[in-house]
Amino acid sequence: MRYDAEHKQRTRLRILRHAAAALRRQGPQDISVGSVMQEAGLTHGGFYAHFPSKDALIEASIAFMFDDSLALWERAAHGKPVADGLASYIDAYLSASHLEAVDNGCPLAALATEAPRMSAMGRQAFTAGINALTALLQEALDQLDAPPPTALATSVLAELVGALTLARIQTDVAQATRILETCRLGLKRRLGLGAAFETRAPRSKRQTP
Amino acid sequence: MRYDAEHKQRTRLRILRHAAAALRRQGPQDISVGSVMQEAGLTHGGFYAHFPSKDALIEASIAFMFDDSLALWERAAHGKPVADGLASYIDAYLSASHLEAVDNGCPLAALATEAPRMSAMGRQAFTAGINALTALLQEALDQLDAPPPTALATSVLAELVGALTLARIQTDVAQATRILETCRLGLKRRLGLGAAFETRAPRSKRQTP
DNA sequence: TGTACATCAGTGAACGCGCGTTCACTGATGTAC
DNA sequence: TGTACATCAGTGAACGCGCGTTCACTGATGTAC
Repeated sequence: MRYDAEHKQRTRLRILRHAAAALRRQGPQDISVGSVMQEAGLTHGGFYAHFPSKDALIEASIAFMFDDSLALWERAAHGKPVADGLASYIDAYLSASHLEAVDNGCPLAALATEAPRMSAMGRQAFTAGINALTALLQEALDQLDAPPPTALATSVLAELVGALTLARIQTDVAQATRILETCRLGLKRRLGLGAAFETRAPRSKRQTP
Repeated sequence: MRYDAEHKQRTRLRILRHAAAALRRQGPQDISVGSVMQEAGLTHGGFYAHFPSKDALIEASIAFMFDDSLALWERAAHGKPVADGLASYIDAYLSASHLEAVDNGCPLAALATEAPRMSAMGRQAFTAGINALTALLQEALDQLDAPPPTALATSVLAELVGALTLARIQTDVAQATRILETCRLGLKRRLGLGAAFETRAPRSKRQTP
């Protein structure tokens, strides 16, 4: 079984992808090396050719997961006026599909309370992700026509994460939807994204980068 | 070893108290029946005289934990004018001591992302806790001199939980403190608790119940 | 061109360990007589 | 009053199981000669 030069790298990514999904779905303790490898179409023994330990897999998965969060921003905000892009991101983050898509959604809403108990490298990966998301929000906020008080980005991220997390606890979908809607409207009102309440698109001078 | 009538009940509460602390500190998977019993000064075998399973212990612990959250409200808000009480609660929730006190702090900030993966009864206990906290906030908000838009309580709770959760992920205390302070100020400004920014107490017509 | 060897991603049996749960037992004291 | 028995919270050995990790092995193919 000899493979081309990129084969091992591709296998590693396949393991990572399945681990990142399972991690958000089941949490760090409920995923097993064996089950992740099985999902990736391999046997458990081969795992240690790719990662030195289960902890290392988790650490690598976290950075991998935050890409999904940045992709959500891209999909929602790319090419739109800033205010519109920001409103779309809020809508997308607090949407019914993000509520359901635990396994490829924001790592913070899936794992935030477990992060403080992870290894130092795992926590650092989370911190880096938080910083990246905050910077994205801050940059957009700074570009608004009527920029709100500085350091608002942190507050917005906190409410986004908190709201989705609280919504996911609910067994009643209606209740969950209500939480998301309340925070969606509240955030947009708070940020002066008034026009975003309406069906029609708002106007703004600058574009997202 | 025969004991008085209340002895068993007291032992059960002692187990619950230690379980509730360990649960928030280590998470549901990292506490073991053995270690909880040892902390309570007992041996593991006796556990099943009090709880039918580890899951049942976790479910019972959650309701127990929310008492700590309600106690935080009591300590912060009791006997003060509404606006002042609300501001004090926000200060207390997003304080350095709550940041550190994972093991007897708000269950949401300690375990929220794990809740959706718990048993139905565990999730229900969380939902009940969320409802209780939301009701407490809503009641206070309704009594403010200038009541903000309805359904704001959910948004406030989301930011409180999100902010403390994000802060606890940080390894750098300064960074964590900055997150808490940002959200503390932002929330109070948002709720029109303007006077609470200053050192002196604000005025308000009504008192907390 | 043909042959022997090296390579190495992946296999699968085996290990040690901790955990949840079970269960026969203990032993101090209340109670029946 | 004295004695035998019942009670029952708590003990600690034992079980079965799943998991993380190790390791000798496989086997297809590239490479040296």
